[in-house]
Amino acid sequence: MAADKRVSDLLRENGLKATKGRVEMLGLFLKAGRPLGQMQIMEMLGLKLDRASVYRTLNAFTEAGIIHMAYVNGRHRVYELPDKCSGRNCHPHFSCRSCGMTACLEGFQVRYKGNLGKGFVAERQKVLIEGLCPDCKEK
Amino acid sequence: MAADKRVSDLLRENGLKATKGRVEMLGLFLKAGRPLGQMQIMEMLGLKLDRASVYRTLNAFTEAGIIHMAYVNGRHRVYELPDKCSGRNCHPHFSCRSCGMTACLEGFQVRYKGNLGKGFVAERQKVLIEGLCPDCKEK
DNA sequence: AGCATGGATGCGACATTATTGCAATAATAA
DNA sequence: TTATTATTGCAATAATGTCGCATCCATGCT
Repeated sequence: MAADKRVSDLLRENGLKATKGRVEMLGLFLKAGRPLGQMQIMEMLGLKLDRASVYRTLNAFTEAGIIHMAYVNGRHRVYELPDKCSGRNCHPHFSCRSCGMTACLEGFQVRYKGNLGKGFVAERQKVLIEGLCPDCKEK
Repeated sequence: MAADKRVSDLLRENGLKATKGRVEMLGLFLKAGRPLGQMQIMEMLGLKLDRASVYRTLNAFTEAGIIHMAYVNGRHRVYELPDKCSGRNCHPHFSCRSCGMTACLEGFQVRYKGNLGKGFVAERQKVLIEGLCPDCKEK
């Protein structure tokens, strides 16, 4: 598959060996276009990869900067491609406090005003807006 | 102790029985003036309460709205009084990506612009700014 | 292409955080 | 004071994530 070749190159450019599992996982992120957690990844891949490998790959991708942890939903860490985030300006997410459904909020701008304090360096911001989704609002 | 009486009343006003453990825990939050996690609470109370009770109490307080979960630090959930948050305008936190140190950012304003979308209701926002603290910046 | 090598994988064991069931206990209302 | 009912403590269990180690395989070299 030609797409796999591009994914492999992307991995190597970031100093990572292009193993089968990694190519599949990165392919998932590229196709999905939405945040993914370990469980979802395993299910989407048909449980072909070991749990430990998925975790290790997520960590490797994160260290390499290929993905980043978007937010924590309950006990689940959810990752995504950083392509919609420019450095310290990550796009926010919405989370329903009732059903746990989460979504990216694009076209949403967050600005903050104030000083962090002497010596602090801000690298990025994570914004999570909590509330009710349309379904849960009904009840 | 007179302070305990006030704390007990605060609990009953929120529909919670004023048990010894709850009074002590809520007292901690009121005195601390900073975010607390389960482990810190146990240590501050000298391990007098059972782990399960601390977790159940944190959940009860959260449901009652007496406290809320400020952020997740690694695997630790950290709670705080919502007194510095007015509804949908919670104060942000800073977290050092190197040493894990976290702090409340008061005197910091966050504004966001955009529409959530049809039917969504925003109840509050959580903002976490990640970066380096002065100590870790040195290295 | 074949081979060497070091990183990646799979597996099981372990660590950590959080929740649950149940009997005993304590806080509230009468 | 007593009855009622929620809460606690304890142990067991769940859920998420990490680690060690033997094996495997992607890569670079010849």
